[in-house]
Amino acid sequence: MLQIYNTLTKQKAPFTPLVEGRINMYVCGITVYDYCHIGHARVMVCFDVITRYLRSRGWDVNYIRNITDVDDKIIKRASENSESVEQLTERMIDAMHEDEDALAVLRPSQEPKATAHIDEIIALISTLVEKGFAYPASNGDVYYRVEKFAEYGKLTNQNVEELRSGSRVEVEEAKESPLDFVLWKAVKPGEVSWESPWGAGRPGWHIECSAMSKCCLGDTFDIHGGGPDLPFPHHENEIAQSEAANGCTYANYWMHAGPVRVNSEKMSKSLGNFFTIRDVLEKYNPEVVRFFLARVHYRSYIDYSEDSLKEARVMLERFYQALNGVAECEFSSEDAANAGINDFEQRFIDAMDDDFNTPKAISILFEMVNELNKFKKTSNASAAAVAHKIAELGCVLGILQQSPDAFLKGDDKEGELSAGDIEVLIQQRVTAKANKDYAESDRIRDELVAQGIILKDSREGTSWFRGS
RNA sequence: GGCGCGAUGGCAGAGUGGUCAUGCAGCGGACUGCAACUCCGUUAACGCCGGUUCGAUUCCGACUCGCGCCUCCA
Repeated sequence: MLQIYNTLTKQKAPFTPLVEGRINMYVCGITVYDYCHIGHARVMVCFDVITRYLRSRGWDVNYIRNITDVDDKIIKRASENSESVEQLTERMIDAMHEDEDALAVLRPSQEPKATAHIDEIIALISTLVEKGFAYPASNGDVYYRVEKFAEYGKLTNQNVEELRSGSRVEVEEAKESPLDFVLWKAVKPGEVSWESPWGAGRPGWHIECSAMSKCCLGDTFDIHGGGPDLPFPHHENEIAQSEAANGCTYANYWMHAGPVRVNSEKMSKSLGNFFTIRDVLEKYNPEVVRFFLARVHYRSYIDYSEDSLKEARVMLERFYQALNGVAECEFSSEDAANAGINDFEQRFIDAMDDDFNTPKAISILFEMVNELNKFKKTSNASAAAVAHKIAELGCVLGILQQSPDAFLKGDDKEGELSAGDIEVLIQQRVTAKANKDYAESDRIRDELVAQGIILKDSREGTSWFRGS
């Protein structure tokens, strides 16, 4: 039984879909004015794992993740770069897709862009104005009338009185109340704009998600997800807009990924302490980065550091060392059953059904590794069966899909010994060993270790891998 | 100030009202020329104070400390 923690109710609850077997999920995506950072990567990987798992269990998942391609920051950056808004956003969308591909993040079912849904946005604002939940102001903007929506604050337990007294928002003269937020921004000179009943302008941030989710998934859908800083105000405002306009529940389950920290501080644009995905991929294997993100529960914070990336690397090495050298071997379902596969798989499913408990699921994979290592000495069929299942369950997490050799040996990089160089040195060492010249053979091994190359002697000969 | 979250062995990180998390590191063995890989065995933890209970790391309350949101941010 799938259980999901719901931010709205602050507890885990059994998941019940609106339509049997189908899951409609909307996740807030990226504002494309810069390269994605590792915090974005966390949200991408988190909902990718969730989608992969749900699909592996037979759910028909319709996963929508929007792209915000017009807003203040985009306009500012494009102007700084002396390029058009479209040029900037197209570049950043391409870069985002490259980053995702590297991290083995599957594309969402749809990636709607705000600028492609201006009509729907205007229609939604019109409805809100008609129903009295929004008003055009003297400055040309259209605002949402927060105090008109009785349930405002229900996602994050805010009460309007407290919000008003603690308000840090700059007071805009044209607003009826400082809590009101903008739905439509009047155009300023030189900015991109669209015509509307309230004059030329562009959508505010929150309204695009209400409009696009309605367009792609309808008035009510199953799961709404996003990053750790979105519950307030963004998701609170989405609820206010959509529920006021549509007159029904917006999303049944709210899921939020935890933050990425650097030196115990949140990684964020405003603090400037962020690492882009492409920066990190310069130094680490993409699978290591993905595993670093997937190995902690999705709601917990995660600390970014050299050590934690290295630890992820070491853990993956254990998986690939085990998968390495498993004899290609036919195995029957009986072999698999005897190897205990069914029990492991069920425990993996139980872990993932419990609010996507990836750390627990991974611990079960490690138990399987231990069995595999033992079977490698005793039974080819059992070993093959376990190895096959480890890879299959790994695929659900988006890991362990490379050949062990490819992961362990890595690609030849500039400044590092090539595979060819290494083979030559190994041959020299084999000769030295044959002559019992251990001083020489150890010298060669030390030389390789200094380059990060670890040797492994076995009955079949010497193999090597790039250590961490 | 308002609303939330967290505190687990040397580190990372799950979980549970009373017998194993898991990975790394450590220790003792096996294997090895010596290592590495692997295997066998093993050490070691539940912030503080009360309460409930036969029994609490796990439930309840207070406290201390840390963190997030309340301003654009995943």
